[in-house]
Amino acid sequence: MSRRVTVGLHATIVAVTGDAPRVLTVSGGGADAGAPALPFGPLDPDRHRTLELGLRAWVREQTGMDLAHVEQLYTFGDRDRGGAADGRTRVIAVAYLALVRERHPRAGHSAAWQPVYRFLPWEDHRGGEPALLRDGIRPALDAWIAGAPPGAARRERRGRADITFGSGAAGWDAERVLDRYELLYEAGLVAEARRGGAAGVGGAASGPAGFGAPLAFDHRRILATALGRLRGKLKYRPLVFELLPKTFTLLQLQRTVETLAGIRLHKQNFRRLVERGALVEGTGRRAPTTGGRPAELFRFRREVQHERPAPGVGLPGLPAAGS
Amino acid sequence: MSRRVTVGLHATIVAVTGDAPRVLTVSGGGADAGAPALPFGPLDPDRHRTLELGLRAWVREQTGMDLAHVEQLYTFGDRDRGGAADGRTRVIAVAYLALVRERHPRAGHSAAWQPVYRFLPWEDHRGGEPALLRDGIRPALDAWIAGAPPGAARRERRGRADITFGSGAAGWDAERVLDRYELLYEAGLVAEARRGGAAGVGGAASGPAGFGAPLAFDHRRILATALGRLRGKLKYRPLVFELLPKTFTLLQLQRTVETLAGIRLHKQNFRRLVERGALVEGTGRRAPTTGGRPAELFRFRREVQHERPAPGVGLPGLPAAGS
DNA sequence: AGGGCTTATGCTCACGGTTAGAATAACGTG
DNA sequence: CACGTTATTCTAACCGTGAGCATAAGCCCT
Repeated sequence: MSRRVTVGLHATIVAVTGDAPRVLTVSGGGADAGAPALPFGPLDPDRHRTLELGLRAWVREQTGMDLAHVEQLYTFGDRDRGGAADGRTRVIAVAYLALVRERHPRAGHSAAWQPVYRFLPWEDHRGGEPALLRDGIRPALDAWIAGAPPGAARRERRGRADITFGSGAAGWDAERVLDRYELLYEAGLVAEARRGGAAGVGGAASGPAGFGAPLAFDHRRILATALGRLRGKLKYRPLVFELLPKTFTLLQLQRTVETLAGIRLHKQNFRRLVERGALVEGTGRRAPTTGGRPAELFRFRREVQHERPAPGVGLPGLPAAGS
Repeated sequence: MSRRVTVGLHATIVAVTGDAPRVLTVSGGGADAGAPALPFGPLDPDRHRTLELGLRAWVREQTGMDLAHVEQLYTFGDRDRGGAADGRTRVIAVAYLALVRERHPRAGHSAAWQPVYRFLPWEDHRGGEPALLRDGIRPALDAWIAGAPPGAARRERRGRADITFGSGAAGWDAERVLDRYELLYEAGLVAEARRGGAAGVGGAASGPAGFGAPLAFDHRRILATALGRLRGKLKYRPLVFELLPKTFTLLQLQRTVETLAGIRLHKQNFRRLVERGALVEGTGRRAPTTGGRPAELFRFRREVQHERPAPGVGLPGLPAAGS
C-alpha cells in the first residue's frame, strides 16, 4: 500500500483555423491502443514554481509551443481515472485551457491539431442539429432511459437527457458540454465508458466504438470541460481575440465565435453587439476582398477590460451581461 | 532537493444564519500566530477513492459535520503559498465550496462559525458602500496608484482599481471578490501580503494589520474565490435553497440571497422573478408572523432543474438567464 | 458601361423583460 | 378602530434583443 501521489499538468490547447476549432494532441499511450492524448506531464516540485509555469514548460517540451492565454479548468482525482503507468501511483490531474492564435505544430514533435468536433461531434449545431444526434444518440439515449425501472428512476433519466440534450421545452444549451459527455459516459455510449466500467445499454445501440472519437485516459472529459468553459466565458470575457490575428473583419470574428459556440448567429445583431460594446475599433484598412464588398479590418480594444465589468461577445438566449 | 508532493483538500463551508453569511473555521496554525484556518487535510491515496470523498472524510473528522452540496473551486499550487509544515514538502491545495443548511458546530471540535464579512469587510454593501471602503481602502489604493511611475504603469493600476472596486463608470460588480482581494494583496493592504512578501505602500496607509481579519496560509484567497463563485452561481443555479430550511417565506429567501450577494434587492421584482421562474411553490401554510401581514411558506421545486436550463434567482444588472 | 452576384453595413420595428414605484391586503397592537 | 408593519398585486416607462428590409460597394460577365 501507501501509494505515491503525483500531480499531472494537462493542457487543452485550442485554436481556430478555417471553420473548425482544433485541439492539440500528442500520440497517446495508455490502455487503449494509441488514442491521442492531451499534452501533459507531472509537476516537478523542485523546478516548477507555480502550476502554470510547470504546464508551460511541459507544453514547450512536448510541442515546442509557447502559450499565451492560460487558465485553470478543473482538477480530476478519481482513483480510477487512469493516467498512471503502474497501480502504485495516484495521479491527480490539474487541467488547463490554453488559447493560441496560430497553427504552428512545430516539426520534430509528435503533436498534431485535431478538430474538436471529431471527439464531440454532437456539439456542432452550425448546420442545424447534427444527423448523428437525431439518428444515433437520441435513439440510444431512449434505449438507456427505457432500461431503467419504470417510475422515478426512469423519469430521472428522461429529465436529465431532456435538459442536457435540449429535447424538452428548453432548447439546446451550448454550454452543457460536460453534462452531455458525462451522460453519454454513464449511458455507456462513449468508448471510454467500456474501459472505465460503466454499464451502458450494450454495444449494439451505439455501435462497436461509441459516439465520437476517443481520447486517452479521461482526456475527452477534460476536453468537454474545456469547451464548455470556453463557450460560457465567451459571453463575458473577450477571449475570442486570443484566437484571432491582430486585425480581422467582423465576419471573421463572428465565424470564430460560431465555430466555438457551435451555433449560427444573426449577422447584423452580432455586429451591433460588438460595436455597441466598444469591443473593437476600425482600422481604416479594408480586407482583401473575397467576392463581395470589401470588409473593414478591425482590431480589439484592450482598454475595454478596464472600462466595462463583463465585456464579451454575447450569445443568443442569454442577454449580454454587464451594463 | 527532490521534494515530495502532497495534495491538500480544503473546505470552505458556508452557512447563512440571521443576516450574516458564515464560514466554518478551525484553530489555525502556520506562521501567523493562530489566525483561523479553513478545515483541510491531505489526500490519502489509499483510503480516498475520490478527492471529494477525501474532503468529506476530513471535514467529518475535524468538525463532525456531514456535507450536502459540495463543489470544487480551484487548485492552488504556488510554491510560496504556505501550507507546508517543513520546506521539504510541496503542498498543492484543492479547494472546495460546501453549503450547509444549519449551524451545528458540534461540540468536541475546535470548529467555529465566523462571519464571512469579518475577513472581507469591503464586500458587504447591503447598507450602502461600507465606510471602510470610502475612508480606508480607496485612499490606500490611491496611494498605491500614485506609487507607480507616471504613464502606462500608473494608468494600468488606476484601471484595475476602477474596474474591480467599481469606482469608474461601471458600478460595483459583486462577483469580483477574488479580483478585489488579489488587488489588495498586491497593493500590500492585507496582512497576508506581508507574510508573502508583496511590496505594498507601507503600513501607515492601511493600518498596522491591513484590511479585514486574516486567515492562515492563503485561506483568505480561497474564501474570496468561494464567495465570488457563490455569488456568480446564484444567478443560474438554485444554490440558495441548500442554505434554507425546507420551507421559508419569500422574504427569508430574499434576505439569504442579499446576504450572500452583499447587496439589497427590490422586493417586488425579486418575488416576481422567483415566482415566474417557477422556482418555488406555496405550501398553504403561513409563517409565524413577525409584526405584519403573515407571509406564506414556500418550498423549493426541485423539478425546476429538469425543466429549465439555468434556474437561478437573478440578481440585478444581469437579466435572468435562460428561457 | 451596365446587369447581376456577393458580401458589408445601416436602420427600423415589434416583443419581452426589467426597473421602479404606487396601490391594496392582511395581520398585530394600542 | 386607527395605525404600523409586512405581504402581495399591478402599472407604466424603458431598454435590449430578435428578425428582417434596404442600401452600399466591390467583383465578374457580357
